[in-house]
Amino acid sequence: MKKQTHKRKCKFVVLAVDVALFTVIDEKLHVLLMRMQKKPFEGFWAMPGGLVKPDEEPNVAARRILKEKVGITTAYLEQLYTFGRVGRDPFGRVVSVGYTALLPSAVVSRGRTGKDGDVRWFPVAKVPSLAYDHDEILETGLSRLRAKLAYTNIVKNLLSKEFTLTELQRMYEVVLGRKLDKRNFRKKLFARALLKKTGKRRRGVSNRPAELFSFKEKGLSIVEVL
Amino acid sequence: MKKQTHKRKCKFVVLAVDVALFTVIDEKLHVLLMRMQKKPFEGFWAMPGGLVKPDEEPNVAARRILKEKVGITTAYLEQLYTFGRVGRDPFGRVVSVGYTALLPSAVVSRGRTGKDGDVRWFPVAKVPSLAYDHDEILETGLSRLRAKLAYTNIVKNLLSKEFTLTELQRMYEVVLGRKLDKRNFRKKLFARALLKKTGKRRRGVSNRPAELFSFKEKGLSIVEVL
DNA sequence: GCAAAAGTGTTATCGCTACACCCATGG
DNA sequence: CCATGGGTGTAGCGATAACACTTTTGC
Repeated sequence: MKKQTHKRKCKFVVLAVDVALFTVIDEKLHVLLMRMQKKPFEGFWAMPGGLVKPDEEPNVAARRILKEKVGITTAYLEQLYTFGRVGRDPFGRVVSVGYTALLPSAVVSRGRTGKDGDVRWFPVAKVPSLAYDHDEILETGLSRLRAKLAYTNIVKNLLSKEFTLTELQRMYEVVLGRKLDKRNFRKKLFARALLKKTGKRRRGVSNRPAELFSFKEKGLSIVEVL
Repeated sequence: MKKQTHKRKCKFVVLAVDVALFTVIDEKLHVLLMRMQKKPFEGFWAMPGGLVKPDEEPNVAARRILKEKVGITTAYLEQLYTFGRVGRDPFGRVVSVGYTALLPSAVVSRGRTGKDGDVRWFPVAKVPSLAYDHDEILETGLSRLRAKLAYTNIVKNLLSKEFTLTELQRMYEVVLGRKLDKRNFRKKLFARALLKKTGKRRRGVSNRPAELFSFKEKGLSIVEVL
């Protein structure tokens, strides 16, 4: 006796992933959106997402989606929250594991993205109303990113390997949306000993060249930063 | 959980929930475990869990599991993390949304739990090796709970509505695993103005009766507590 | 009156905030 | 030599940590 009735495609919930991919462009935080082709969301924007394959782990699925849909393979990826409201997807019963992804500004140009295409970077302040529950996912991702700035070194994933102290500070200011004091900012960073000098300098600017630093820790570490 | 025979019947991943239910008993943090009946985990302990129904939201599923399997309906519930390692469940491809649940010690006796049954409270320090990836889920739940003590009023969900300051402090000490200073602890609580007096006292003890307090905020609020 | 937990302030230290001027380079 | 951002220290203040004795009750 089998109970598996086939009046629906599948007796269980379908699992998907959605990725909120952030970067900083022109000193503004941006999120990557794609224009939907299918009804009922035709013309709406949404974050990249897709179904999880049967033998695929959700984080691997998120990586794959980023690669297939946006051509990006190097983003930092972190699970955010699982969104399961009934009715969040009009196509069926889909529960989605949301991810946050971060990309250094320098990498942005390499992706398969253009100004006028169906894949586009939006300043987070100017994001239109999104398909599915992607407004909620984006909002959740933003708060988490902001919260984690203060107690981890997550900001490293928005910068190239080497950066000046001003660039680092600017990154905090852009994401948090407020100014920081230059001297206090540096004092704290050095007190925590998070950075190391590279010995190099940022040349070719018409002012005093800034020292370049990098993070000591390779991975994400939990340290009170702000 | 589902049998192996169904493994390939469904094109997609199967979704489940697992709940790490905590309470404090005898000044020790405990977690609720159930003894498994089926191979290959026969005899192993696991946290309560089960499949998410097609039109059920994961948090509703978690509530239902707690009710059906443990007879508990009042726990505070919070999504923890989604665990999707391939092979985490030998019965098939199951991804599980993990939840943390908290219960005031006072409620514990009312649940369908006994000392020797198949449902039992374990001190977290004495939890055996668990079925599935439940070791990992438990560990994740514990860290989150400890972290949230410091910056939310989540501790309220481990206490009855009215409590003495010493009981509150003991709760922090038990979960964090370290002693706190009585005077400093009270000073901070009053500075944050999180509590209100009830006017009542804890009677029937052979010492000076303590004042009873309750939290001002009904729900969870984000406040630096420690 | 004795055992047991409740309740209560002060001091020293540390970390945070606010704030302004000289320096090195490119053009 | 000028414009531009880079780099540096200190003083005041608020928060934290350490610490011990008196009070109130039940028995």
